[in-house]
Amino acid sequence: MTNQELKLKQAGFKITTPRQLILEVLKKYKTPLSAKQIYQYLPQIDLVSIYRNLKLLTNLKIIFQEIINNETFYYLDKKIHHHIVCQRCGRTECLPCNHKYKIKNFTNISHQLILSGLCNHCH
Amino acid sequence: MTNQELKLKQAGFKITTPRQLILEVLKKYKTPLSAKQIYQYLPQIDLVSIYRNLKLLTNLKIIFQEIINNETFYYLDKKIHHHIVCQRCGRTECLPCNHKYKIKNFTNISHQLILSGLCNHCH
DNA sequence: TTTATAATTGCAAATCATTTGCAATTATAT
DNA sequence: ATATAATTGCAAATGATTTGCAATTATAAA
Repeated sequence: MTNQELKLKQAGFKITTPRQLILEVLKKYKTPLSAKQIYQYLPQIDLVSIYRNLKLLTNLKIIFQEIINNETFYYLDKKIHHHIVCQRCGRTECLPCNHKYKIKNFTNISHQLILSGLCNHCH
Repeated sequence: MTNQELKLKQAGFKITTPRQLILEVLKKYKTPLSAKQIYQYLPQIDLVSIYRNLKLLTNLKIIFQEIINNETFYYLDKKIHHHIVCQRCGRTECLPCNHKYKIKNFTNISHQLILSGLCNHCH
């Protein structure tokens, strides 16, 4: 049983084929993927189930999400990383700390920092 | 003629009632507002026109936008500022530099930095 | 190792933010 | 004043995501 499957089980959820496949895809492609993208790799699984499972896995902190240009992307390994997005075509590049030079491919740069957490009320 | 109206005119666009009212609302409320929120203040104006004008004004850099939780908010004064969003209820607080202490109301904090600009291809 | 049951799935339809097409209206240059 | 292109409002489309519900399936207990 994988580490992720263990977490699922410990939280009292079933280890189902869709869940296993979604995790495998995220593991294989290593990059943040949208529900639609995962669906393209797994057309056997209903898109709705993909959405539901991505939400569950996110709640359990088995996977993590980031929202870019009104679409949510999911990834397995939580490491803080940043992006630069083209305002016109939406092209996105990851900016791992050791690739900062990539910012030279862009002009007209602005930025937005979103911190998220749980407010007192929800905690 | 206001500063914003001047920019519109200089860019060759008409100064229309919807545009004036949208700018007035953004000026009055000072905080980033979504199209829907602006529509609540201006029910006389079609929501579609609000969307179209917000896009135009953004393109002309008369107003600026930021995307939080899959919804776009617009504001008049470009000053870089940051937010913290509750992962559960979506409650959002602005974090102007002089109010950093507000972060104490949140736990479980993670962050995401989005830089945007124009890539070489689109420039 | 069956079986009961609650969790999960797939499908259809709903929802929410945003966009598009088009005919009617309006701001502006002449 | 008026011609004309830009803009509006309305209806309908789109794209991401969610919800309801009946059918299926993983799992724990017999």
